[in-house]
Amino acid sequence: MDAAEIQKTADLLKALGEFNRLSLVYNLCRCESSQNAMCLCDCCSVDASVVSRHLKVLAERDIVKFDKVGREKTYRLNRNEVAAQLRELADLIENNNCKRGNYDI
Amino acid sequence: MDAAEIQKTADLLKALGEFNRLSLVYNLCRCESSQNAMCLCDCCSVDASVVSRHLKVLAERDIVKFDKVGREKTYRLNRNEVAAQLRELADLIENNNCKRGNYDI
DNA sequence: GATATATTTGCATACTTGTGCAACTATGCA
DNA sequence: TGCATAGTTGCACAAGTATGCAAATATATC
Repeated sequence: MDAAEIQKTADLLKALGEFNRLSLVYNLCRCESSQNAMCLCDCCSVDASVVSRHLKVLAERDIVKFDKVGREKTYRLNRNEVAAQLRELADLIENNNCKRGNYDI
Repeated sequence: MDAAEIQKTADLLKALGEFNRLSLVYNLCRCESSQNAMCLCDCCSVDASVVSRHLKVLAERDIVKFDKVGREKTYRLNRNEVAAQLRELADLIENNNCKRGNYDI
């Protein structure tokens, strides 16, 4: 586990670890279809510009993906990848990997 | 999923989402036995006071547990709980829970 | 072209956070 | 009692971050 990998994981966790951003993620979680930013504004009581910036952070970390449709941007959770990364971390933490030797830490 | 629960999860992720704290976690991950703070200092090149503060944050979020033995404090990962919380989040993110109805969001 | 809606960006601001250093407490040992 | 080691805390500081507002951009509609 080199510094770059640690930093990458930390960046993911940091992006998820802010109240309004996590609220957006939970909100997208409940949506089967993509949602535009205006719709997502409803879930957290902050300015639209703030939501825009939070969504940008989430997109930079590949936590959400988006399509541009006309003047709207519709966002959706990158469910599988985010879940996979969280599970990978959970596995690493739960097991004593020195003994099992499944991971190159 | 009320605000307090979102905040609690965000706090966990934020605590893990800092480079030196995550380094400490990975370091403890590799250790079968508890480690004292001085030993943990070696894994990140910061002052001992900084490590002390990071360990305090991790302990406050129940990410690590510790015992006080003489003048030493020995830390160990709260493996099962942390892993369980990460997996819970992964499950929530991966599944469309509105349709499955297994979680009260 | 004019106007409305969606989103982004610049700016200012308040707040938080990571850090090092020095001083401190607490415990162990001679 | 005196000294060494482990860990914490106060302080100062730099850097980062979340936020709101106003202005700008982009696109749709009339």
